[in-house]
Amino acid sequence: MVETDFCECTVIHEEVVAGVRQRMPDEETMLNLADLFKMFADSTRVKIICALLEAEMCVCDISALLGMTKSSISHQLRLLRQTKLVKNRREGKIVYYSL
Amino acid sequence: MVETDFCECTVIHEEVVAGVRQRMPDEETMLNLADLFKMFADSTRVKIICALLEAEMCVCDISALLGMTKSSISHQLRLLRQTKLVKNRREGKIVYYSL
DNA sequence: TGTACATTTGAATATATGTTCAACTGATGA
DNA sequence: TCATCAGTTGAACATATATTCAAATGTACA
Repeated sequence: MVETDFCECTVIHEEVVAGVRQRMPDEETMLNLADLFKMFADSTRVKIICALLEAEMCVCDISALLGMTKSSISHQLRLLRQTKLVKNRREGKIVYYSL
Repeated sequence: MVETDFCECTVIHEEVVAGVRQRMPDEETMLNLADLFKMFADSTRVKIICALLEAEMCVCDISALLGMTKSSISHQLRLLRQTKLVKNRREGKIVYYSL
């Protein structure tokens, strides 16, 4: 029972693995892809996006719509802004968000 | 400085919010959507899917390909199986996975 | 029956991430 | 200038989730 459990053990189909390795997208591409999907992997963010799909709204509106604090909405909007999924424009005290 | 920070404060554009609420997908749909995206939101799972896009492979192969333990690969494959994103077939001791 | 090996599983651990809280910024207008 | 309000921010907290570790399954085969 000398179980190392590491993959150096036995590569069963070396040729297959080698071929797949060649044809797979490079590491960075796959990391970026996962990061993009992360943005849609939270229900609050999905809701925000669905909402902005219908109309431009301010933080207070979204907050009321989803029944969540302005703070948490603002945090999520920041993430969405960082990945360029939403944009904003200021009009006096009010900041309007849209896709 | 009586800051409640809750959205009962002021709904600035009531009509807009009411309209958006009507037209948005229902809660459950959006939760399911987020759950689906969660599966693609981890780089290990993205790599597994990219690999299986190229060829059917066993756990040991994937483990060697990605340089990770068979255990962690198996855990991720279980999640992908639960959401029907991959399927498996047993051939003797070896379990082959594919999309 | 017993050993070897591919895979699975559950518990423990570590880390990432969402929400809350309190304080702060910036704009309005009294 | 000061009070008010929309929004932002950072730290603290709670929770979700990925990986590791050790042990268990299940199959083949001697």
